[in-house]
Amino acid sequence: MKINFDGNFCIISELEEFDPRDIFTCGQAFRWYEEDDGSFTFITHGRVANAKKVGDEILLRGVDRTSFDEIFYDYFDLDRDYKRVIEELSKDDVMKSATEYGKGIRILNQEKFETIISFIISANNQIPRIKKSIEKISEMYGEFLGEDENRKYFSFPSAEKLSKAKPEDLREFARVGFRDKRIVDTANLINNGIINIDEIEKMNLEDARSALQVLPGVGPKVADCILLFAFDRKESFPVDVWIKRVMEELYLKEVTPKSKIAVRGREVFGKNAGFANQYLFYYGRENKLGR
DNA sequence: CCACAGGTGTGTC
DNA sequence: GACACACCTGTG
Repeated sequence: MKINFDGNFCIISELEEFDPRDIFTCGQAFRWYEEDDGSFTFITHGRVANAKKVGDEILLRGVDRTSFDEIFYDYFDLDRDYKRVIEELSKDDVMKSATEYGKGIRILNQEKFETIISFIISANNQIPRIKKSIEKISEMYGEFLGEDENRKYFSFPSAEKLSKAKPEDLREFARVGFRDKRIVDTANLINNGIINIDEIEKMNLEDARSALQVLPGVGPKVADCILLFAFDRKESFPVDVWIKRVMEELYLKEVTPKSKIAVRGREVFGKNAGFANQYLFYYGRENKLGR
């Protein structure tokens, strides 16, 4: 991997395992827009940036040397050797196909509170609608970050700010449905310090899972997503309907309860379970496996 | 009008 | 613990 800077641009080259489309559309993140030129504009850490794949290079606009070092290097998980992850996972034909299909995926290291609320919204919901709800919540309660010819940008609100939101406003304007109260109650529990994110970060995987599930709207699947996408627990294995279908069809060969699949996923893929999960989810959903 | 998509909370055994 | 069933909204 080579990194070059040109003012407000960062150019990454000699890195095969980085495709903005795979990274943003694989289901892990919601604060992004696909532009007409095929690039992806995204918001994180109070910043707006744009990622575009041009030939073998990745162009990051809105990323200078300082913000790259402080934010984006970690956000894009650039310290990790995904070639090696893929090698370690490619022990069978299923994973060979899945990693080949999603070879540009990287698991982002996202902001914790935003990820918690985002995945509470994701429950029994679909990506376009989740994106819209989060966008509206940011517009209503976040900070204005700037605008371009396409749209205005807002940061995701703090727990303090969101704890003061009214459930009926979230329902009426952000279209979150029955998740309205869960969102405000969770923001309150975190804002009050009743649930301490820094404490959860220090726990082992099982304790962290249980601690997160104290939050209303956080069950086993959402807890695993939060751990995988914001707490750097790359060994966690969220089981949604797609993972259930793919695992049943390709690995287990029989109908299996979600709770058992979560355990089996971690047994089969070990420390790489989270990566396997993302490759399988993306591969399975895009190809409608098991449907 | 209806069917379908998708995790959690609640209640029952 | 394992299982029903309700819960919102958008799309086709």
